[in-house]
Amino acid sequence: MPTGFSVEEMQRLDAVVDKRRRIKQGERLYSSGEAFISLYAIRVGFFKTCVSTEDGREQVTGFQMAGEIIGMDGIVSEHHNCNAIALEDAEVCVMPFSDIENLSRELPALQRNVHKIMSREIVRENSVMMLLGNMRAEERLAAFLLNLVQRLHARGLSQSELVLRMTREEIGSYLGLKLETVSRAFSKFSDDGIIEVKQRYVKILEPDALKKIFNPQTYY
Amino acid sequence: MPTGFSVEEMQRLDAVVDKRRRIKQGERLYSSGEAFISLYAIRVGFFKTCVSTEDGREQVTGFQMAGEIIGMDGIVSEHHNCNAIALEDAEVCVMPFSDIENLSRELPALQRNVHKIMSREIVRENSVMMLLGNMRAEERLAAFLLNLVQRLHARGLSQSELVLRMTREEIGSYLGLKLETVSRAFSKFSDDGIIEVKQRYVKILEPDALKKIFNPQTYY
DNA sequence: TAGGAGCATTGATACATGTCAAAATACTAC
DNA sequence: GTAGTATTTTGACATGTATCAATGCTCCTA
Repeated sequence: MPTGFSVEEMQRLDAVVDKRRRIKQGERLYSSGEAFISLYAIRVGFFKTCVSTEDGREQVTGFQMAGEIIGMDGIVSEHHNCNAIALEDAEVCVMPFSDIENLSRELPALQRNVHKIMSREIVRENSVMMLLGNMRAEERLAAFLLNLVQRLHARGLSQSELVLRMTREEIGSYLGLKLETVSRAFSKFSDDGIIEVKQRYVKILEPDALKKIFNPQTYY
Repeated sequence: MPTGFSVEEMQRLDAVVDKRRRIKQGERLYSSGEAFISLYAIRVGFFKTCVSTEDGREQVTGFQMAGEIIGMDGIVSEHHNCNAIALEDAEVCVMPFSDIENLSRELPALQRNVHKIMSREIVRENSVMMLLGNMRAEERLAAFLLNLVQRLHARGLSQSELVLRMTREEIGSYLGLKLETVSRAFSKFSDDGIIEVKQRYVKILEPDALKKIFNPQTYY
């Protein structure tokens, strides 16, 4: 959240993010088709969002962690367009969107922030489209791992070690790959000494090698 | 644009969309890295937006037609994150984003509209991710054609005939396919009597067959 | 401590799409 | 009109990922 608010403004902001909700691992924060009321700020925990076709195919559209905002898919039609599922026990701030809209009319910094959050999501999805449309399995996984550690590092965690909150299948769904392909790519990186993998635990030994896989050009 | 504005409000809205800009076929409305100032409402013409990697791979992230708004990728970082290129001679309304923000603080209907437009883009990109991650070549092309005619039809054009504004390569880039694969899928549909194709001209003979390809489940 | 469920790894093979190449067609400019 | 260029189509073949199947590893529960 941006700074530069007065005490009174901060109090009004606090009122918007007043309500909390806990979601257990595996449960849904919201489901596709459900009426859209609020955005959610993740306080603790880890989520995936996914859409599915009528014939049962599922696409993970994102993984979200503490400090990120989800639910913006619901604004356009007043109904959510995807499912948000907790990958570990989680807690969110419930932020009624009408309150956000009301308050952001009076607080330009909040208004700007809302716009930026939505724009950031559009830009993120653009890069996922690049991944899915142009990159090969190992490039996708390298990009995925680099993105994850970068976000974790921004939250004060290690920039070389992480514990995945999602299964190989969920990673595969996000990256447009089958779980076996994801597993093989992990093994390949491990064989090449780029990472150390033990189930969900991953340690990045050679970040530069990962970056090189993700974007070979940079290193020529 | 939503209705329900007073005469005075309409005048203020008109002032925001006052400035016009013409872009010739092949030219850029904006480029990646360029400072973000305005959103653009397409008045006439057809655009593609695309991102590219440092090693020269390009991903078309969308095709936009008259009545649609582009440029929202630039809000988050104050710089555009993709290129917008005219696929035919075009004209846009230049809408300075600071004006939009100022006015939308006073006009809740405008504010809501801005939010919906951005949310719609997020939802659209979700479906593209589904296409790219889960569907096969013919399903992708079927979805693409159905989406195009649906949008054209909403603008008063035919729901069965269209002239493509983009090359096979651009369609392929959007759909995560090579141009030859796109061409073969067109030929297949044509052989099956589902569409009639002659270069850029496409006539949909069996819309239900297309829908069935896009989503087999619905028809079982 | 044993049994079971879920998840991950690995191997063999199949298949969809990519790649390379050539020809056909349409468009542009002189 | 004609030459030249861009685009599209089609074929033959290569390849990356999916599929199918078996095994192994963890964690949970009783």
